[in-house]
This record gives sequence, structure tokens and C-alpha cells, in this order.
Amino acid sequence: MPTPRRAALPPRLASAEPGQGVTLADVALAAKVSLATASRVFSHPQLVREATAQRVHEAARRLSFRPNLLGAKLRAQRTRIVGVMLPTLDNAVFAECWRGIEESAMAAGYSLMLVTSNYEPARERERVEYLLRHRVDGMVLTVADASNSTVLDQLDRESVPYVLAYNQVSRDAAGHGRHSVSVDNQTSACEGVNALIAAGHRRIAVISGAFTASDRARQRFAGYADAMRDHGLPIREPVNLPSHTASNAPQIQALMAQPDAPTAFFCTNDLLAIGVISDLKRLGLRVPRDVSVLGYDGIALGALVEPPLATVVQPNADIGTQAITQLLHRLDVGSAGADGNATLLPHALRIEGTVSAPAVPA
Amino acid sequence: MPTPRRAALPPRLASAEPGQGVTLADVALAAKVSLATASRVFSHPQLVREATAQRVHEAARRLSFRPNLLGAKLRAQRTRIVGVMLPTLDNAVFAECWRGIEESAMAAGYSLMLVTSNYEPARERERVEYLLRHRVDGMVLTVADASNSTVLDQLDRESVPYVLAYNQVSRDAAGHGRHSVSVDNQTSACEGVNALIAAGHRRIAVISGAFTASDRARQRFAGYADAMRDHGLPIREPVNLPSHTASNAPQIQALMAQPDAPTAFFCTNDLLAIGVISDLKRLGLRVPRDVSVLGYDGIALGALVEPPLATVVQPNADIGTQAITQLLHRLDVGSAGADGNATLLPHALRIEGTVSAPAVPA
DNA sequence: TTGAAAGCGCTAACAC
DNA sequence: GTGTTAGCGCTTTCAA
Repeated sequence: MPTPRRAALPPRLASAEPGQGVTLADVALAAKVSLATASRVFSHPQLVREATAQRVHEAARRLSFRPNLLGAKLRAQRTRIVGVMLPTLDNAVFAECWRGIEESAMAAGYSLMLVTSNYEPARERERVEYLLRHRVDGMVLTVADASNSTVLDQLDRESVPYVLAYNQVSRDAAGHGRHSVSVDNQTSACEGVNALIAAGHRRIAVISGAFTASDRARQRFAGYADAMRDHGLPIREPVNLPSHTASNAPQIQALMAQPDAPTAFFCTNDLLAIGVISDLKRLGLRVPRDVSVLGYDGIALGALVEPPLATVVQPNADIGTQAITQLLHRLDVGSAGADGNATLLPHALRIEGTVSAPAVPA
Repeated sequence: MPTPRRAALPPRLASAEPGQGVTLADVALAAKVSLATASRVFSHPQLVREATAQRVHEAARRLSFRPNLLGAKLRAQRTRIVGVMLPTLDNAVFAECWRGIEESAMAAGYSLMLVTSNYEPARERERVEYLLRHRVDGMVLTVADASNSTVLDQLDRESVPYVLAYNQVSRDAAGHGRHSVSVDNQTSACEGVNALIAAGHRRIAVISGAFTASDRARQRFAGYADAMRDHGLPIREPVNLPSHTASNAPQIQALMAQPDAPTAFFCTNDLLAIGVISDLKRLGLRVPRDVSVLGYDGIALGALVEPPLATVVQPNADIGTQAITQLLHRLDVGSAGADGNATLLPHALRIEGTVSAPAVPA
């Protein structure tokens, strides 16, 4: 029979589970110190004498004391919880990013609360409100469109610290104070398309996710346009595909049936690229022999398929790590007033596998 | 200048942000009701007169009141937070599962806290302790090995409600009271391999993740063994690959160089299968013409590649949905004593694409 | 270095 | 229906 704690505790379930119901007060009592001292042992060890701390630790161990973070958070008016909002985990880009975030946050003693927005602004608002109710100290998020986002406006208004991941805020936005961590979408996309051009392609089409759902897609298309313009090549209208997972053979087929069918595709993300490659294969076309395909993202999976996916690589885990690190730094140091800075992480080009010279040099 | 709230609030930062610092007491004051009534308006609306409720809502709106969940949770001794521990999000299986979990939990008014264990028992223990400190009401988790898991033992000991996802607890474990939601790994794997055999294959090899890191892998191998034994075919030692992402061409090559090289591979997960297919292609082998490959998981990506990945499909989002639903039901109804029940969800076979008859009928 | 005491924001008896 | 009151578990002045 477990030692009965406390004389009588009517509304509390008399649990036999260790840790359950054992409070800091119990520990203090057992260690014959005050509640305050017991608390200090855990939050400000340097303020308490070594011997005393030992006694408290010992008592805590004996009672299987497990701190109730709720009490601490409520009182401290700081939750040490960071809210994370990502569009979806179904795209490996964000799953990889999460890994970076989780690792760094845990190491820094912060907790996380993850929500996904599914690229929908309405859901973004709902989820952000949810995070706010949990009194997260700050947020790391990727929004559909950073340049026109009601959630970001709200966060700014309420001065909730946050760092954007993947969304690249324009440098000249003049003091909106938005922090972001991303690659340079436009420049990197431009370089990718340049590589396509260097390989001999002149008829290059863009397959993209919905522009409204992703400012990245827009920026990457702009990079494509830059490259084409720089080389005096015709800029084609992008093909906006709604979803990653559906087969879009019809659209691709229509494109390939035209007399000036593209010899290369630039897809604004890797998942799209993988789908396009399959669609091309189903049309009897070989990649890269008949058509080249360039993706964007650098998800691990791309290196796993054969031929490996040519792509513009962004450091996904790093983006997460950097974003959370910057946020935690701001939270800890409290440089809330610091002006927004857009961190640009280096990207890389992986031009191989699904990209080669066009069959018939244009 | 914003209307100053409260006479003086020394330690509190006089913030101009809406919602920040506005408490239920402020709302009660503004609505000229007691704190208790204000609280009831939100938690037990049926206990308060309509007109009063209106006044409170109005005041809340005017003051931009945002409930502080921390206070509620601390007092209520129920957090309405569920901890979720998954091995990794890098495998789409779990990312898809998360979607199901998030959707259902949000709809039911529960919050989530996600952690990943990376298949490491040590990290499982650490992360579970972390969740426990947050006083989650229960957990949905996938552990490396459910039949030998210190975290599960701990959870049982502390009678923390939980439901396993993917881990399939043996039915005859006699009252350990473990709840789980999964497909029948062994049976489904057996069926998959049977399909391979039906297609004409007799030399079938298994490529698997580390058995120690996944009880599912072991169960699926057992299913393979069943099928082979049933047909009087030789059971081969499994090839255990450490990671999903690395190329394992050497091992595959060695296998294929043998005189009795397999004509088909059964991979215990889809990611592995995709890697194996690439490795085979790099060896100059065509899939499925020269070698067939069967995966396991049914991740969306598998249908996206060409040829589509033949696989044993499990309902990933459903596994998440069911697991969380069962847990929430237990939390709400409180049938804590109910004996563990292993829910088996239906699987499906997708035999096409990467599986065909062997080139040289054995 | 330690203790006493006052809450953080909210809910839930218990009265009226 | 509504108000009064007593905390949930913890941190943190302020004194000693």
C-alpha cells in the first residue's frame, strides 16, 4: 500500500501513480525546506546552498516528483512554448523543416505546438488564434502569402514575436519588421533555369502550384522569367496545378502536343516534379532523354529516385533550425524592437539525372 | 492612445495589444456580472440566461478577450492536450497519420503536442517524460517495439491513457490492457507475398528496416515467412538496411549476383522499396520486367511514381483518426478500466506497376 | 541563503 | 441564475 500523502484530499483522485499529484509543496515538506526554496532548486539553482539543493533533489526523487509545467507557465507569464504553423507535413519539405525545429527547440528547453494550415488563409487564422490562446511566446510559421496575410498583420498588431520560414519578405518593405528565413527564391530559381538554358534548352515551361496558395511559387516563377528574359527566350504562361498528388497527364499532354512543345519543365517544387515525370513517362516520353525536368526544394526523396531528380536545393532542416534559433534568441534577449531582417540561406543546384541536353538542340 | 486598462499594473507590461492581459475578470466587470458567471458563459452556456450571456459576449468582443487556456487547464486538472509521439515525419506514413490526428483532435476541441522519437528507445523515454510534464491527458504513440517497451510499461504503471498507432499488440497478451490501432501486419504482408507468388515468383527476398527499431518490420517478415512456408518455398534471411535514405546498391548487387538471385523483392516499407527500385535501375535492371518490387505502407507518393509502386496499403490517415478518436472517447467517457483492444483496420493490396510475372518463370 | 505571502487566470463547489 | 470563495502548482518579490 502506498504511503498516503496528505491528510485528506477530497476532490483529488487518490492515485497510486508516481509523480501524479506530487507537488513541489510535498517535496518541500519532505526536504524540510520552504516551497520557495524548493522552487529555487529547480529554477535558480545558484541561489540555493548546495547541501540544501541535494536534500530537495533527494526528496523529489524519492517522491517521483514531476514538475507541473502548467503552474510554472501560468505564474511566470511565459510559457516557453513556441507555436509552429506549417502548410502541411505531407510535403517532405516541411517535414524536414520540422526536424530542425524540434531538435533546436528541445535543446533550448522550449516546447512546441504544431498546427498545419493546409495553405488555407482561413485555417491559418483559426490555427493562429488557437496558438495564441495557448499563450505561445512566439511563432515560427509559413504562410500562404506573406505580402498579403491577415495573420501576419494580426501578429504584428499584437506584437507577437515570430519568424517566417520559407516566406521571403521583400527587403524593401521598409521596416515592417518582419523576420524571415529562406533561400532567395527568385535568384535561385533563375539560376536553375539558367542551368537548363546552359544545357541547351530554349523552350522551357513552368509547372507550378497555385500562386494564391504560395508566394514562393510566384517568386520562383519570377526567377524563371528573369532567366528567360536575360536570354531573350519566350516566357510562357505557367501551368498552375491545384494539387500535388493528382495526376495531371491531360495538361501535360496538351502541352506536349503543341508544335512548340517544351523540351524542359521547371517545376516549382519537387513533389510536382515527381508527378510530372510520371505523367511524361505515361505519355511514352523518356526523362531526361526526351524531356528534362527540374524541380525545386531538394527533398531527400529526390536523390532516392532513379534518375535522381535535378533540383534547386534548399536547406530545409536548416531553415527550421535558423528560424527557431532566431526566434528563441529574440525571446530570450528580448530584442523585440529590432527591425525585421530577412535571412537568406544558401541554396544549391543539383543538375543531373532528370536534366540533360535537349534531344533536338533548339 | 489606447484606453488604459486597470489603474496600475506594475509588473505587467502595459501592452497595447488586444487580448493581451485582458482577463475574464475584466470581461465580467465590463459586463457587470461576476467572474463565475462570465466563466460559465464560456464553459457551461446552458447554465446562464441568454440575455446575460449576450452581455458577456459583447464585453468580451469589445475588449478583445482571449481566454488563457493555461489558467483553465491548471484549475481544471485536465489539459485537454494529447501528446503524440511518432518515430519521424520524414516517412510520409507518419505525416499522413498526423493529418488524421490533427483533424480529429481539433474538431473535438483537443490540443496536440507532437514529438518524434527517431525510432530510438532512449529518446522515446525522454520525449514521453516531456509530454508528461506538460500534463497531457493521454497519448497517441508509435513505439519502436511494443512488446518490449519501457515507455509503455511506464505509461501503464502511471495509468496514463494511451492508444498505440501502427504497433499491433498481440491479441493473446492477456489483459495487458493495451489499445492499438493498426492493420494486421503479418496477415497483410502474407497476402502481399502470396500475390507475388501468384504472379509466378518463387525466389523472393525481403528488404527490411532494422528489426530492433520496428516491430512492424518483424511482423511483416513473419508474414512473408508464412506465405513462403505455405507454398513450400525457401525463406531467405532478410536484408536489414539501417536507413531509408542511403543507397544500398552494394547489398542489392551482391544479392542479384548470386546464381539464385531473387526475382522479386518484398520491402517492409515504401520508402525502402523506392530506394531499392532505384538501386536496381542503377544496376541496369528494369522494374518490373527483370525484377518485381513490392512495398508496404501505401504512401501517396507511391501512386505518383511511374511505374506506380505495388504495395500493401494501410489507411494511414485513418489509423491516426481512429487512434485519437478512441483515446478521446476514453478520456471523455472515462472507461479507463476497459481492457485493451487491438483495432485492426482493413488493408488493401495494390499489385500493379512494379510487380509483374518473373522474366524467367521459376 | 531561506521563508512568508501574494498571486498568474481560470473553474467549481457552495450559497443565495 | 448568479455571486462568493477557495484554490490548481508554481514563481517571485520582500523581509529576515
